[in-house]
Amino acid sequence: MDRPIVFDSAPTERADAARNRLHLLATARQIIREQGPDRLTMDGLAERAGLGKGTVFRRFRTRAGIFEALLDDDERDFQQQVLAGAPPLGPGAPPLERLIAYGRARTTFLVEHLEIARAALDGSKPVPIGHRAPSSQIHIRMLLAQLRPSCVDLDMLSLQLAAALDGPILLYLSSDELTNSVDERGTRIGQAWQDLVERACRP
Amino acid sequence: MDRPIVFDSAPTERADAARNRLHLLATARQIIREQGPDRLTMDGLAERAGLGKGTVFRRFRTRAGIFEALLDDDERDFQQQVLAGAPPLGPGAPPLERLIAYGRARTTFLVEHLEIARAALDGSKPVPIGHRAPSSQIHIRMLLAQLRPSCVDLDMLSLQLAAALDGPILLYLSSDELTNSVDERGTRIGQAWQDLVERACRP
DNA sequence: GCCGCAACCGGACTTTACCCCGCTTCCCCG
DNA sequence: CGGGGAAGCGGGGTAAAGTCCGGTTGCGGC
Repeated sequence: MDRPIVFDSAPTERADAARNRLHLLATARQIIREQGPDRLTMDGLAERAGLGKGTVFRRFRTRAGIFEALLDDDERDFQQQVLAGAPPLGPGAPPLERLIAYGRARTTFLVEHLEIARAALDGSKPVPIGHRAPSSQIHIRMLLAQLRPSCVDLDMLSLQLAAALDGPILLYLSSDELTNSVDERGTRIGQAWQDLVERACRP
Repeated sequence: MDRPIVFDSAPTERADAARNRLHLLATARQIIREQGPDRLTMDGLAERAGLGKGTVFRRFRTRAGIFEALLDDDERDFQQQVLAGAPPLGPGAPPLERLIAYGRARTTFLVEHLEIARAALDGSKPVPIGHRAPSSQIHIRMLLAQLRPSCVDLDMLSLQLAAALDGPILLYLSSDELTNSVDERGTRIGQAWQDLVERACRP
């Protein structure tokens, strides 16, 4: 009756399941903080959380799924900033500026979460990657549509730009390389993003 | 004395080792052809090749290493075309045309070898990816240097373009999606590449 | 030809992601 | 409030990646 109608992507998650999910995520973060991401094992996580192995697998499907969930969690804040924060990242600024700001912000975010983001990549078992279109591409596509309404293949262009943004960080940057001068690298990538976008968006 | 001084990346590979390497690669291709890439296991490969497991691991380090070696092997032809083939892919054509032709050719190559290329990606154990700078980026960088000698950060731009080229195919294209109309998809990606490059390379 | 050494080979061993299936717990509806 | 059914839970089981080390084999010098 007084139960509000609401979009449940997983319709009605059971109370104990939700509690366990939170607990598992917290425990995972703790292990990662203490021992680094590659020391996180499914058995270890289950044991330390005081739960069974089956539970962990039911919740996250695969090992990469854990990191994916952690990243989703961290990304929520970031998304909020993009969708409803202050300009130029949030709405209100002209699209080109938003696009540039978005690239810079996402670069920062990815660099700060690099280990988890890389671990969330897996590219083998369940479905490669595109199980849901990456939010990055969606947002870029939206801004591009305002910038270049005459573009014939917005989907491909946004895909390319999303790859040009994430790819260098995720694929070609090893974690060691950024212990020294995270800032310098970040600004360099950000500058390059700005250059690329400005070129790609002129008529 | 009469031993010529030569660059051996692995100095003097023993005869039996070389023979085994070839045999292992051939056996791997056979298994992949018959049962698909995910059915290729280290044990299975060793047994079918009539060798010990230790041998397989010594040669390829990891499972992904096998696919990497297979891809290297396939890529040799492609590289040859790029370095010494007919224009516009090979030398002789103006740089912009070569760049466009390169993207189209690499798209075709990657789509044809998609399963192996994806399996060669791993992103966990030994070193992430960039253990050797990908040949794609090197070539793009070389052509860019002719096209835009005034560009401040050629390294980043070539990195971005390489990611924009490989990323959509490797990361965002699941193998199922291309059973229907490989050609159409290929031309679409090729066209998008041309658009992007032409925009990115204007002064 | 022979010797020492380094590289190679083999296969047993360990670790870990992932599966399975019987039991328990929670939710819904009457 | 109580019963039925589905979802969640537990932990033992399997397969496959990657490690180790003792035995073997090819290679360069004498």
